Amino acid sequence: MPKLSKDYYLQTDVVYLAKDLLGKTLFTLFDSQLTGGIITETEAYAGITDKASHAYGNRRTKRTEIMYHAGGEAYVYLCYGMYSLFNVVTNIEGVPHAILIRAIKPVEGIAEMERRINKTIKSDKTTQGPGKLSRVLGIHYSHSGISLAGNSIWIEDNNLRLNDSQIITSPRIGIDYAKEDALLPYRFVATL
DNA sequence: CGGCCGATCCACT
DNA sequence: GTGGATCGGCCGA
Repeated sequence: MPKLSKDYYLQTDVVYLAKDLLGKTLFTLFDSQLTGGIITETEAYAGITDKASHAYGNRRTKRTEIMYHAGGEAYVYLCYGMYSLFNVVTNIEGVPHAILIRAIKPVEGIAEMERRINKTIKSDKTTQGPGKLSRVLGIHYSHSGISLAGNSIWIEDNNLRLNDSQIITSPRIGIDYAKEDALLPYRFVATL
């Protein structure tokens, strides 16, 4: 179960990577509790030319600075005052690309996940949604900037290979403010 | 410093 | 289908 290499995240085609991350497994290890799930939904955010991206127009703030780092870090931010949304930073240093992970299918540490949300996981719906998957995995916006090569949050390739027939492509969710860029086919969903 | 708002979720009708 | 929760980030003054 090899961890994805640093070079993997340095690849420059963020849309390709968003699709490629489907079927890989996202793990966290916090408080000696290992939890993980297969990535089943992603969205690509294509940097300074993408009106949906926090880095649109080359905007640099303390928060978005993480996206300008070299690929292989977590970009996690607070949304609606209560949800931590987890993104994978990609591309070389200076190019602020990121991939939002929107859903997982739990495979490891399910009891711990249930403890974190204080209810049982009855269907995959419980871990579908960017706010929900961060909660079950214990990811918090204070984790923004940590390396995916470390031992807190990482992604493994478990050699699950998907056919194109198992992948649905669509526009991204919740970004109407991005006008014409809201129509870009940058969202990928795996049907497992 | 004040005010607006969001890459969401859930309870309710 | 709809609205409320809830607060850090961002912008303009």
